Amino acid sequence: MVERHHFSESVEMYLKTIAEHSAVGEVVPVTALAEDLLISTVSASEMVHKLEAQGLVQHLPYKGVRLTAEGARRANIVLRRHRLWERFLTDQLGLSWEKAYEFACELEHATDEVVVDALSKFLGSPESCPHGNPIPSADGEVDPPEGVCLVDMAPGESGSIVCIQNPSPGLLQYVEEKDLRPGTKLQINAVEPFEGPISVSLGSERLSLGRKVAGHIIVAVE
Amino acid sequence: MVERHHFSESVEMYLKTIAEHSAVGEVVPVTALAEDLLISTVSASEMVHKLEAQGLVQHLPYKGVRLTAEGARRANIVLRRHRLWERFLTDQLGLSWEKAYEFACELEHATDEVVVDALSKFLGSPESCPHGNPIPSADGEVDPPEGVCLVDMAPGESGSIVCIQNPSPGLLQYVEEKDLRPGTKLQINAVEPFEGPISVSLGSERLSLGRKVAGHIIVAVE
DNA sequence: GCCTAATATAAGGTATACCTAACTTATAGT
DNA sequence: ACTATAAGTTAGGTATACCTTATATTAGGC
Repeated sequence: MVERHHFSESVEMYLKTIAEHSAVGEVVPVTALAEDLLISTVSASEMVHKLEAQGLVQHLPYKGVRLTAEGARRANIVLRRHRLWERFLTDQLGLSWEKAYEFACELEHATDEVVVDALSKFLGSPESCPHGNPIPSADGEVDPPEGVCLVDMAPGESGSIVCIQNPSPGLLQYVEEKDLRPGTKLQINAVEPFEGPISVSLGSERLSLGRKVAGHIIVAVE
Repeated sequence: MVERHHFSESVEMYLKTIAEHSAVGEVVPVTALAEDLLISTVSASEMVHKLEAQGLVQHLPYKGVRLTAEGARRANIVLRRHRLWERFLTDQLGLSWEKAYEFACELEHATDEVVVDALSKFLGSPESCPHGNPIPSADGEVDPPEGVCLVDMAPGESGSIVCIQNPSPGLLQYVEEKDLRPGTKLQINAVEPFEGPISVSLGSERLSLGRKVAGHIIVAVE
């Protein structure tokens, strides 16, 4: 008995944002939402109440928000649309990761289920977006990607990139340029203390990554 | 010096609607707009004032509205997006004319110029939508389709369908089903008086079309 | 246990794009 | 020329999703 309401673009953006953050931690501070969505904390707070009233999120005051099962399902449906459009925009139209991300954010709110499903089929039912995030099923299910965050790896460890999680346009431009893409093999050379950079090798290439960037990269350790 | 503002979905719908009507006549009554957009005449009237203030339309009181050069350009850019999406949705995703129309109406407002241009290239720079309407250029230029409206043809005349103008979802379902598509050859058998039906032959097929339907069909007379 | 910084709420406001009801004005047909 | 009807306006209202300013509450570091 899949619900068929459709939500406003705003609501979808909130749900998507919470879902993307949840992938990292668990409870998402309302402040983080406001920052991501470029709105005031007051507005974010207001909306959180509305979402709670609709049973889409659970608000833990002074802690943050968490998606309910239904909220997660709706968020995943938005993510499905987003990631399928990203595939189309990069693979078929030849746009950069950054541009594809940006434009998928617009298209995702204007896409009927019928179109998404046809698009998925057209693309050969891909299982992940260009930067490796899994594409939820039509009914809003996904398994979280398996792997370890690059910031949690120790010097000497190696593996291959699974995905770039919860990215922003700027970050995508950077990682695409540096060839940090799903499947790329890497090895940790050093982890500098005091929140310092992480030095990695990609084949013969050497890179020094900041924690901010590394925090978005998920690796399958070998 | 192409203007870069982007308009709200509402404004785009008004411009598109006026443009589609203008193709038929010239001045579009505000009432007709309200009817098409399923809003009250008061709301349509209000919006017409706003569009006039922005220099997009000219309002001739008690007559109707007409697009300015700039308004026509903006409308054509929306039509370009609409018709390219229609091509994609029918040709690549396999949707019906009716569904493609419906979903193109959503996507057209969420599509950046960069995406439209890439989409056009991807589709092989098509010159018309699935039902034959010309696709405006990126800078908002189009030549109106050449041909005569089916209602203005006389018995005995024949030709081939150029396009289905200014359609609605229901109409599209009907004409697709009846195989009234661009290129289809037809001959007028009879035109019944008192706004009666028009009898046409498509090959060995015989069809009796109402004036409402015939009014949307443009034919290149041979 | 106290206090500050983070978080939340309250109050009032803006813009967009709709609505209904009531009223006015102009056009077109007789 | 008159009048019915179509077209337009005015006034007041709704919902969404933002905003700022000000105030209250709580959690965590000391």
